[in-house]
Amino acid sequence: MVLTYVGCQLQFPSLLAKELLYVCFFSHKTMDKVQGDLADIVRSGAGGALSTADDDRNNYWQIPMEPENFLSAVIPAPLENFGDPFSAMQDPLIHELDLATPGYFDSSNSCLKTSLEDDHSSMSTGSLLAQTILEEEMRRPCNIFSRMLQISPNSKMPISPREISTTSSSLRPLKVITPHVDDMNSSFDSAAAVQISPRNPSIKRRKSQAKKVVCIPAPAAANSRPTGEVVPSDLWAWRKYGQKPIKGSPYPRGYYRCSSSKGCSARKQVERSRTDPNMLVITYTSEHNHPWPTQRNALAGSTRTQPPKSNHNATASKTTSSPTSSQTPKSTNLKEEPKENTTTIIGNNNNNNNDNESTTSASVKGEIGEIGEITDQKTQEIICEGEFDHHQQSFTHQIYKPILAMESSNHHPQTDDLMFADLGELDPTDPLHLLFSQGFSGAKSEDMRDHTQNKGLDPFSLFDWSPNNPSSFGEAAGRGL
DNA sequence: CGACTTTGACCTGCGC
DNA sequence: GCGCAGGTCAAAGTCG
Repeated sequence: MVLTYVGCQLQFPSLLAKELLYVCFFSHKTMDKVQGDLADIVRSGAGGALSTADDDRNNYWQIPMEPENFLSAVIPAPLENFGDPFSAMQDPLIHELDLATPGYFDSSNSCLKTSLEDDHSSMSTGSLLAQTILEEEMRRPCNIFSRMLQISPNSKMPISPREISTTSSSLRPLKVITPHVDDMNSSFDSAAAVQISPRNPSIKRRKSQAKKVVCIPAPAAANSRPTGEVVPSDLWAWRKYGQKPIKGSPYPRGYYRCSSSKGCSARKQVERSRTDPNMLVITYTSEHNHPWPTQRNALAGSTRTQPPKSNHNATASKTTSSPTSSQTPKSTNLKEEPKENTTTIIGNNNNNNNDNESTTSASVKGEIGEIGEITDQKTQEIICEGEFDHHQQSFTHQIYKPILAMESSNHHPQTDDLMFADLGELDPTDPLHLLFSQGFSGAKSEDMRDHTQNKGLDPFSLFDWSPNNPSSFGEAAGRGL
């Protein structure tokens, strides 16, 4: 399972952000113990900026440039909010981290840094990088680190190394990699806008248009359309406007634009990795000029979430007979997104750095009633209790409790609750869900059991995304809708 | 009816 | 200037 996370820009809900956080810590500290899942651990960077060998943990980070340069290359300022629906939002779950023991994460001597430097000298560069990334992240308005620090006034990492190890065992770490430029020339042609790789001098930026590349594991077949296409989800509504076969790649590239708001220039391209068809490469271009999609907008286009019935066979056959598909036998596997719309988060026009508030309010106006209704039902917090059922991939008990207070002054319970409520709308086969599910399913250690039993609440295991769990949060949220 | 996908045609940037 | 390849447009069809 692979998740590429370029430039430390989160593209996923905060739950994932926390998993990613775990990856960051866990992978550096305990890699030796978990070569299986964690062998695929975190790698990050921009195309060509970093390269790694899967089986060479000492090359965990290979940095052909100084970290600061790396960061400036990887995370140019204009990119900061690319496609990141969370860029202006705080992590609604982050407060839960405060439940844990403080004192490990210190802004001046971060866990990430120290744990790395304590270990291998060969990691020192990576440590620097990690630290730099960390610092960079902390400057960002909404990210796993800044959010944590926002929540933790003392800038303390609330999780001890042991806890990290323990808790991490309950979460299957995500693999965060940087695809090689060689991997997807055209894909990282886009990335080249961020960092033109010297390894591929032929690649030139087509336009001086900043782009951002994110790789995610391709959703499993369960998330595929009848045509075999996979449908990764994120929090925006996307409408496909084109598809092109890409030279040198057996997989076509899909072109999507944001349909959450008219006039939004945000676009993304989705294609499969040439070398790892299980990976999807998503290239984001331009920024959203609107807040989080409204529920209705978000649902726009989601009407086909359900597998089409009879007629879709016609579509499938049509597709398979198309030139594109003839070129790429299973190229339709690439078809991705449009259905992710159901993953939308409802913004409440709060701190979403909207530059077009009028548009926003206009689009939200029609949602007021709906939002109000949703708010009532979704201002609640899910807690999973009991033993983790590895078969059901769920907790034996789940309870909901109202969220009475949020700690951060910047915290917007309504928004966040809505956000998480809407996360419940995630397609059970959503890649995020898959990530979580796999994380859960991978949680077979006693630690996990202890964690869930003793604490009753694992902030990182709150959600059962299992589609076959009738009491899952997703369904609960769905009922709220 | 509105929003979606599909897909051929067209546009544009880039290398030669 | 030409050709290639990537990116976008828009008509046609699908779907609920």
